[in-house]
Amino acid sequence: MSSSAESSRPALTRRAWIDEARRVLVDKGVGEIKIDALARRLAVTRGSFYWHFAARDDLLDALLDDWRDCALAPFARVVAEVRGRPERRLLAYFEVWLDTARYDPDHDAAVRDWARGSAAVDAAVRAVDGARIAGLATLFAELGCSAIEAEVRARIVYYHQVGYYALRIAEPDDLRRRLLPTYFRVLTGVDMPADDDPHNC
Amino acid sequence: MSSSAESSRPALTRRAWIDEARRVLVDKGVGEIKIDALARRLAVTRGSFYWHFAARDDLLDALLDDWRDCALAPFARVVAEVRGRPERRLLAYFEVWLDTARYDPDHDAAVRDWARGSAAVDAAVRAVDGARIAGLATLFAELGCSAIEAEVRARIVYYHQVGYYALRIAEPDDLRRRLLPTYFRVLTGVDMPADDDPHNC
DNA sequence: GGGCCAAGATACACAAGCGTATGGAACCTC
DNA sequence: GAGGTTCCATACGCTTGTGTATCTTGGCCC
Repeated sequence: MSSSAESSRPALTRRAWIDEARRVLVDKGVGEIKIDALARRLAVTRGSFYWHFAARDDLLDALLDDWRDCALAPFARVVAEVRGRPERRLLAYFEVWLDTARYDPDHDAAVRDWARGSAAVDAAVRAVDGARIAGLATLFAELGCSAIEAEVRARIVYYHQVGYYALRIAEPDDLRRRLLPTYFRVLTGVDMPADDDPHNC
Repeated sequence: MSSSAESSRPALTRRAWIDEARRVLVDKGVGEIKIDALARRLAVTRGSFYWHFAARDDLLDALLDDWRDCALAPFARVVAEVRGRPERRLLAYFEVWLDTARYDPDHDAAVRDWARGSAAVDAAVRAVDGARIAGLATLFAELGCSAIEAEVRARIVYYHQVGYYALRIAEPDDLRRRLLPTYFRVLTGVDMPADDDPHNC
């Protein structure tokens, strides 16, 4: 009698379970990802879950892959695709962190928490951190920094960023944008490029 | 027949349970604090636990108070007690983070994770962060910074520090100490005071 | 040396989650 | 329209962790 009259709703996909699990991961932590609860939220029973996944760990693996993509792609795109002077490319990198469509700090934080209890997740997090720092170092090198200084500055910027989100500061978005020029100057040692920069694509 | 021949070991204290729980908190997270496991580690049964504590939450409350003390006291002492030029007082503040006897980054990190699932813990963490940043801002103000700049520099230093530990970088201690002068200069804008500074107490 | 109490042992009830085995409805396919 | 496939429901057993209720024991106090 599951739905005698309803026009039998569309079948759930594996993807739908992953998306729902990610929501729980982000706002309650990996420990709260429970199959029963997910099933209730999706209005099905656990029978469905075990159709799409072999076990809970199977879902968690998929969740980690999902994060890896979200976490790397936007930054890699900036380095690979944004043209212009080094200052502008660097600014574009900074702006990913301000863009909720490309970067979800809570997603990062949740996975970072998760990593404390799983070697595999920890390895993934370190790999992502390393890749992002390397991207920053590339941009600092373009700016004329020595290899060492580019590395140090990349780390300072990155640690600062991670710390900022780790504290879950609740600053309004426009305040952050107003402070950006100051942060940019202090953290990079050069002035922030103007918005009407001719090299802006 | 708990210990027919052994010279009946000393009775457990409430404190012993808290200390053991903190160890688990630090290296496995709050979710792994389980009464059974703690009892095994202390070589008693759960009966003992419920003698010293009303319930699991009672232990967790004690654990949070314990952290608050560890987290605030060393920094407050620097601001209140270290004498000398502002640069030296600031350096003393920095050095707390390098001193494993006064600061345990994993303890901080574990509580920060815990805060994601508990409003009370979250409030405590924010209070501690605020107090530490305020301490830094005081020192920057002594250095001659305007109120605004002192606040911004305090935040940059603090976020950077939190980020550093959030990433759980595995740098050898002597490397960190060698990099300290550079970090100090970049983050504060002034040179690090020499070790043989006459105002050193 | 009987009474008392602190400190812990033992045993039980109970709930939450996981995984598995099996049943069943809708849909396609020929 | 019989049979297979897909997707989900239902029912069960198992483990882990909590809390409670009821013994037991060693030490202290006169």
